[in-house]
Amino acid sequence: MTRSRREEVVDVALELFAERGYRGTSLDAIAAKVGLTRQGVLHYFPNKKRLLVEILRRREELNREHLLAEHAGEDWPGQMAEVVAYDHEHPGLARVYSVLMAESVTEGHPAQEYFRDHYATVRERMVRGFTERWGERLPSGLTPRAAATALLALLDGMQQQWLLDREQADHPEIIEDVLTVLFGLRR
Amino acid sequence: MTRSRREEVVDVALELFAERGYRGTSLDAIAAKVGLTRQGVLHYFPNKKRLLVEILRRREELNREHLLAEHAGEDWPGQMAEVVAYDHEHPGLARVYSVLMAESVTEGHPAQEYFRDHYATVRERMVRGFTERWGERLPSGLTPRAAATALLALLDGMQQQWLLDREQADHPEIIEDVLTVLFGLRR
DNA sequence: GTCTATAGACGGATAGAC
DNA sequence: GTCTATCCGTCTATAGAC
Repeated sequence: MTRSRREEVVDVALELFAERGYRGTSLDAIAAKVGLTRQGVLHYFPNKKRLLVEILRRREELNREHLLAEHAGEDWPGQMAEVVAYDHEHPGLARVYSVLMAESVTEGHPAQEYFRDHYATVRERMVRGFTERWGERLPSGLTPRAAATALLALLDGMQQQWLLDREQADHPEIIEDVLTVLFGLRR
Repeated sequence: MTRSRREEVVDVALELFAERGYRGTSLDAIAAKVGLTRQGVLHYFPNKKRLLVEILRRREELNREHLLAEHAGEDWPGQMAEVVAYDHEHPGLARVYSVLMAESVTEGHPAQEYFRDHYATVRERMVRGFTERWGERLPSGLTPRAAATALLALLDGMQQQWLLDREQADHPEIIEDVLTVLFGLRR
């Protein structure tokens, strides 16, 4: 049993958006890689923006089990190491998020609202998790809100550095060390 | 004495690149804002890419005194607060950096090499500064290299969060708190 | 479902007049 | 120095045939 043509379009588009961004990817490029014409692609999605929405949905779907793991856990920052490892095994998923998120800060970008909402949701989830585990202050003295904000910023920034220069191989270790300090855990 | 026309083009282009990125900004849009035609702009710069190079040069120039201040200092993270404050007063400069840097991770972007080099340079400068001040380990236990990498990632990530949602007004305080922990300084 | 054909806008860039 | 005119490429999108 083979993937539907529509799914194929989504997966190829995800890949190309990850490499070249939304604005840098044409429907022609997507179509060619699937083995269709542009009009073939537009049969499944009325326009490029709708395709983008589908990409974002698809990324969340593929990441779901992974996100659920974040929810419950105990072992920080060991669990965060898992997250980083997962991203490492699925570079396309991590990359499409990073690239589209960065692109979306520009004026008139169709994914702006999505990322604003998504960011707020993820941060709130983290704040809740930290508060349940540590209360009003982490061992390091940071508030849950400051820690969540900083953690997200750190992960996004590191990912971007890595995308810019893939030579940097020691990022996972740096993340783990930094998180140990940031949370105030034993070394 | 009035700015030269050429300078005007650079400043307007910097502003538009900051808002919409390189790919999202047309020569027509720049020209219209200066009060020229597209061809008028192309009289000063042979093509769009050369204009981009000029923007990056201009940004560094405007930031120079500020960067020099980073060089010498003693007071961490008070000095970093200055950096954040400077960015806050010149949102266009901070923004054009953030937007173009993020855009440059996509395939075939003309600013890729620039940012790779610039990043490496800034990080090395930081590593040198940290090492002079603290030796092989910061008070927090992090190596100078890990601290520099994390600091840059954190600042970039925070800036991007802020660009995505300008409601977040407490970022400067969060940055200061996080840095205090990250460096291992007294609270 | 997928194609050809084509519309219609906009992109960057060049030539040449003034 | 700045313009008009123009080229050529690419883009999204639609209409209609098979």
